[in-house]
Amino acid sequence: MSIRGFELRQLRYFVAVAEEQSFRKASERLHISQPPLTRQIQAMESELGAELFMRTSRGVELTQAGRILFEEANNILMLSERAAERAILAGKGQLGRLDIGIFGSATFDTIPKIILSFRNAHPNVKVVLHNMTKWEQITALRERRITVGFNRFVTEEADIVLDTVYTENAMLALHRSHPFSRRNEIRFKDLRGQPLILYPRSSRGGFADILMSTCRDSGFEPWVAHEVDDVSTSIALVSCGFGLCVVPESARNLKLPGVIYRPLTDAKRLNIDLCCLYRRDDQSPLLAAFMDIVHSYGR
Amino acid sequence: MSIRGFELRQLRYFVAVAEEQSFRKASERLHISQPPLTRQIQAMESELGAELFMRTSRGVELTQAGRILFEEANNILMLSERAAERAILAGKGQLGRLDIGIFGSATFDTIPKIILSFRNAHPNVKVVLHNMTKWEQITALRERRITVGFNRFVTEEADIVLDTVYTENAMLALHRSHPFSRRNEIRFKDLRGQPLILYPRSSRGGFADILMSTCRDSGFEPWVAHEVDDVSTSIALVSCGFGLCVVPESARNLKLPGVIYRPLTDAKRLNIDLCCLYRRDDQSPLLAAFMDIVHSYGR
DNA sequence: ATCGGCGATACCTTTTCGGTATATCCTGAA
DNA sequence: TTCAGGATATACCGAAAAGGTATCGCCGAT
Repeated sequence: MSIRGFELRQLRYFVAVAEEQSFRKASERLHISQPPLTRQIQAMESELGAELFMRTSRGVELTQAGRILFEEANNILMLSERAAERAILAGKGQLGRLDIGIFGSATFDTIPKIILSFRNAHPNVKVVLHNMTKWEQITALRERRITVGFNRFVTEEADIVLDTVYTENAMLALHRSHPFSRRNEIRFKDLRGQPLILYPRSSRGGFADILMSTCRDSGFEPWVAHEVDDVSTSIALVSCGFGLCVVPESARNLKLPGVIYRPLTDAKRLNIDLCCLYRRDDQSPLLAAFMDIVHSYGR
Repeated sequence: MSIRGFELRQLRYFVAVAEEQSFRKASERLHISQPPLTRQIQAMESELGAELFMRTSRGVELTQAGRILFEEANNILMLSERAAERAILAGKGQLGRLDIGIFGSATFDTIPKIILSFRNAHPNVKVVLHNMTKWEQITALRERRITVGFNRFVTEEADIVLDTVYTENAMLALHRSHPFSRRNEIRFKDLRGQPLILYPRSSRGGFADILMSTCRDSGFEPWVAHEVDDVSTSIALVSCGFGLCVVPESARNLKLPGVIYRPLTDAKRLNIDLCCLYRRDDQSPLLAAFMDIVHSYGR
């Protein structure tokens, strides 16, 4: 007469009795003795207010109520097994959802490769990409909206781990008609007096600032022809002949009309690092699995 | 490290903690104290080999594994409630499947009405009709292939209950061109010397035998023009002018060209009873519910 | 009539579950 | 730094539930 419902053990017992059509055989299958089985079934019947089995001289047979419950019980037991299996998988980082913050200029080469590799290794994990700026990523990490972010030139934060994934060389994007296109070797100081396109415009401490201070370290003030928001736009401007643009190597995948790429031979001090960002206290197995993949990429 | 899976109680506890995001609040909602909750969740976690909650200073938060289990658990709990409800319904005869054996000549009036009425009262019961002869019905009842049968002139069987549902008058089916069609009153003995169509041909002790012995009781030997299997065929023969046919009243619903029906005014001794047949030991609530409907029909 | 197989019951043992008290950890404030 | 407050975890105990053994009662087959 209690209000609480069944227990799965009772459903397991019930299914065993229904399938064996015998309390005794079912008790052997369940490795218990027969009386507890009788008692559990009786408890279920009194809770339902209906008989589940017709006791005959040769064993038992399902009633209508029993037949209905039998269908439901099989389904429920199957689902409960699946639930445990899926939870275990999720605990190993092989199932679930991974929200990743990405940004412009690494979207064209490294990040797709990493994500592709991760999806092959963990096909049951749903990967969701969010395009967001550096600071949006930090905020989203703190608010648990993303689990991991990709960015460059990230300032240290106490609760965020920075993990350098990949260091790229700087390259110069220029129009085919520019005189530099015929030179074998372009050095950083050659940029003096050249119209430069800088990005990103908005955030301080980003690539644009690094580039400008590197220019000054090389002994000249850069001629900033344009400032734009992202690498795609800046390459588009290069394509129209607005000037030169220093980009990470991976930007070469952006092929626009007239745009060619040349190595900057002495740009070693310009470290263009791709970093992974994640919460220092994040113990998620999905993050660990993802970082494993990422590190297997660290050249 | 045990092999056995979850219990529903654990899933209920888990869902409460996940929804309240707090062991304490969940314990209040479940009307138990907090330590048992902690222990049950720990048991689940150790069984899964994965944490389900991240314990923070302000409460708890689901891990990936927890999120997966949460979805599954809600589904399973919902299904287990439904299972109990459906079993209870089935126990009351309001859910399930009812296999009914029917036969030819009552199919046209009484049986459809009864079944319609039953389906209105028990919309969740699936009614399956099986057209079978008297003896097929008896066998099918014994083998549990049907729960109830309809028939006429059924011989007593020890394990089968006969329940007379409805008593019909006998009528005479004849062709419009027959001389009787102009008479106001046709009496049984008027059938002397008339070509009669009898059915069913196959089974002994059926309507045909009853009719013949009734003729002999009235002092004449019937002229058996034809014997056919069922009432539909016999009416078809009447329609073609092969002769006369004594039928139950409900056969009037069979309208064929040229066939008219006339009362047999002194046929009272020809009881055409429609019987329900079911197993004497059948305690099924569906049968009880069906017989309730049937009896509410017994004029 | 008797025997054997089945489920039900009585009674006892073992396990599990829930409650109380307390420990431990973390955070926020003085 | 310390302390208070609120959170979960642990230790220990009593209560409830589950399982085991022995036995009963019933029914059908021999």
